[in-house]
Amino acid sequence: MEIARRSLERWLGRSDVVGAEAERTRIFRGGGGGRKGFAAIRGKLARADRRGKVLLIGFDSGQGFLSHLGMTGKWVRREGVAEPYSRARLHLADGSVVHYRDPRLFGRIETHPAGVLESLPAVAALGPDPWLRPPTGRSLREALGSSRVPIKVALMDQNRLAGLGNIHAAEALWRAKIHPGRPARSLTPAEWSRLANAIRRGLAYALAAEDSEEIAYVEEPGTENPFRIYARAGEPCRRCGTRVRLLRQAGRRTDFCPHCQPARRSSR
DNA sequence: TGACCCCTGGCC
DNA sequence: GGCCAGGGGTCA
Repeated sequence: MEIARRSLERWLGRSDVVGAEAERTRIFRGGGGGRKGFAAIRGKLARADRRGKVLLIGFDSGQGFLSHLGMTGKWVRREGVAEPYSRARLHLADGSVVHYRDPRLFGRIETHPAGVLESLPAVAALGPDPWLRPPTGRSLREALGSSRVPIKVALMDQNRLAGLGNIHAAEALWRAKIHPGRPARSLTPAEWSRLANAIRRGLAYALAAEDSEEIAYVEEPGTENPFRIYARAGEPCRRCGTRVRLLRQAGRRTDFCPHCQPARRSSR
């Protein structure tokens, strides 16, 4: 999402929006001005912000929109209007077209005045963003530590901590050597501290490694799995060589190393 | 908390 | 043809 935010900031920042279109799809479900509101967008970029997985985009016209990418959403810049699964388009003064592309239609766009975006309930309810405010062991425990739910599930609860998804939650737990099924409130101060570190390092690593023009999703042709643990079940752990195992938590896969991330705290 | 739903595509 | 997939919402 941060890569998507930077892309939009770069593209819209150097060329104004002179026209817009939106297909009639469920992307525009939810509140606000809907697809008609989106199609009316014009002007110079005034803000390109992000809270967790939600992008907040505003223009000097006072118009704005919120964008959530779901699982397969993507903002891309093209020279023309031909783009598979393009659901919405911003036409820029330089002749290029910024498309919102989303095959599965799990993403969402809502149009609202630029100034009210963060007061929308869906945005206001979000927990702290670990990229904007790097977590410490203490802050993380304050955000998640009262919960009995498995730490992996707690990490993905956007109202507790906003921005980590399935991949980065699994990556952080592997880096921190914490079993994903541990109840959040059973973590020790040392573990909270390791986890905070792991989140900070994981995000920095992902952004440094993948800051390109577009988001690259794992399954795209020609891309190797760039993650340390995610989707590596059955392979040897990259740290200890133990066979990576697979759990299912809250309907999501969790890859973990049973040796590095033991279910019970070691007594050592 | 788990089951199911929303969608389409890729892989076996 | 069946199963799986980054997200989130709803229901019992």
